[in-house]
Amino acid sequence: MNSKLGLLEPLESLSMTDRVENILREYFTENAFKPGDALPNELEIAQKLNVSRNVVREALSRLRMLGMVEARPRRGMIMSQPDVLGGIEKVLNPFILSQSNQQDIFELRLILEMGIAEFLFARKTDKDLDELELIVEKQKKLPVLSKEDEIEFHGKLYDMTGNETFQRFQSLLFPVFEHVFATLSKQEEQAVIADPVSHYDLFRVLKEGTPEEFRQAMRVHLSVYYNTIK
Amino acid sequence: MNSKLGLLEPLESLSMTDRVENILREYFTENAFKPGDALPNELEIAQKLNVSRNVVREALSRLRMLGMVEARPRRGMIMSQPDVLGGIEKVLNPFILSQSNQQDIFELRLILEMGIAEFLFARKTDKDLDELELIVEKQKKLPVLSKEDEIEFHGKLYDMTGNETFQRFQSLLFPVFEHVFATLSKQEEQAVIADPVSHYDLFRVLKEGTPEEFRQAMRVHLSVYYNTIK
DNA sequence: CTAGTATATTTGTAGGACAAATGTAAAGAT
DNA sequence: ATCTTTACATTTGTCCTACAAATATACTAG
Repeated sequence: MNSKLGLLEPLESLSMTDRVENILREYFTENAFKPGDALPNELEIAQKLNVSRNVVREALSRLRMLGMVEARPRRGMIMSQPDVLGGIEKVLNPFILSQSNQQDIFELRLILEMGIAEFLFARKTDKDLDELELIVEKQKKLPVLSKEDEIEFHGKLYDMTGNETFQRFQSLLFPVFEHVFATLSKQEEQAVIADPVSHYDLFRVLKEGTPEEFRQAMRVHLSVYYNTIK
Repeated sequence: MNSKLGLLEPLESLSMTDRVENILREYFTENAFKPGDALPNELEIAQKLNVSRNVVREALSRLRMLGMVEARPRRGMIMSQPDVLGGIEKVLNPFILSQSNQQDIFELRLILEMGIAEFLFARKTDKDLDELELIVEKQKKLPVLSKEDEIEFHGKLYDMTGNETFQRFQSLLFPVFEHVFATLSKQEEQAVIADPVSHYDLFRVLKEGTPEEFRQAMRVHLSVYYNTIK
C-alpha cells in the first residue's frame, strides 16, 4: 500500500482570499482594464462577491504588491502598470530557495550571459566602449579580480544592452549565482587558474570583432562556471 | 519654474501593511528562517509590532501568495519554499504591461533562445533527439508553420535543457513575445520570407554539430525577430 | 456667479466576535 | 498502570462594526 501515493496531488482547497484574488485578476483581463482605469470600490466588490471586505482587502493587498492596482486613499483604486520583476525580487533569497531552484538560476544566468551578444553589437556606442575601456584598463593592473570587479564589468555589459528589465533581472539573479558558485567552490577545491579570456579580451572583441567571436570568447571566459555543469 | 521637477521622486509614504511586509521579510532572513520552521502566530506579531491583526494578515497574505509562508489552519504558520516564478506569472499579461516592458520581454526571450546552446549539447540524449526528429519530420511536410508548431519545436528544446525554472520562464514569456511580434508585423507589413534555417536544419546541427554552429544557425533562424531590433 | 461651507465618499486601520479543527491535558474506565 | 473518552486551549479564516482623514461634490450665502 501507499505505492505511488506521492504522485497524487492534494485537492487544492483555496481560501476565499485566494479565490477572490483569482476572480479579480480574471475580471480585470476579461473586461480589458487598462492602467488608469477606475476600479469598483472595496465594498461594492465585497457585496457582489458576497464576501467580507476583509477578504477583498487581502486579495487587493496582493495585487497592490504586484503593482497591478494602485489605491489612492479616499479617492478609490485604479489599475496600474505592474512591476514585472517586483514579485520575483522579494523571493530571490538563496537561503529560502530550494537547491534545485538555485541551480536553475545559476544556469539561467549563464544562459543570459551567452545570449546578449547580438544586442551588445546592435547597441554599443563609442561612449559605452570608452567607459568599458576605463574599466578593463583598471582591472588589467590588478593581480586578481574581486566580486565587485566582476559586477562592474558585467554590469556595464548589461547596461549596454539597453534593456532595463534584463538589467534588473540580472542584478537580481547575481546573489543567487554567487551563492551557488561559492558553495560549489568550497566542495570542489579547484585550483583558480588564470582566466584564458580576460575582461580585456572581451572588450577588444566587442570593439572590433563580431557577435560570433564575442560569444565564443564569452564561452571561454565563463568556462570556470560551465565546468560545474551536469 | 517647475524645471526638472519631474526628476524628484515622491517620498514614499508606506502603509502599515507595506511596512509590516518589509519588516517580516527582514525578520525571516535576519533570523535565518528555513522552510519548515514555525512562525509566531498572527496575534503575537500584531502585538509586538503594535498594529492590528488586519494589517498583519494583509502582509502575510502577500507572503503567502509568493509561497514564502504557508498557513495551516488551526496549526499555525510555517516557512515554505517560495515559487520563484509565481509572482511574475500573475503579472505577465500583455494588456497590462507597458510598451517598454513588453519590448524588454520580447528581447529577453531572444537572449534566452541564443543562450541555451551549451546546455542543449551538454544534456541532449538519444531519446530527446528521437523525439525532436519526429517533430521536425512532421513539420517538414507542412507548407507553413503555425504558432503551435513553433511552440512544439522550441518547447522541446527548452525541455532538453533540463532546467525546469527556465522552461517555465520561457512559457510565461511566450505570450508577451507573440503579442509584441504580432503588433510589429501588423505595422511593418513585411513579406514573410521562407526560413533560411528551418527547424529541421537546427535539429541536424544539434545532432551532429557543435554549440558554436548551433548558435550561428539559431541566430539566422531568429533573424525575422532580430531584424525588428533597434 | 463666486466664495465659502457642509456632506458624501472611500481607503486605512483598529478591534471584537465566532466557527472549525487540531493538539493537549484531564478525567474516567478497565 | 494503561487505554479511552472528554474537555479545553489554540489558531487561522471569515465576518462585522466603527472611525479618522482627505478628497470630490453639492449646497448655501453673499
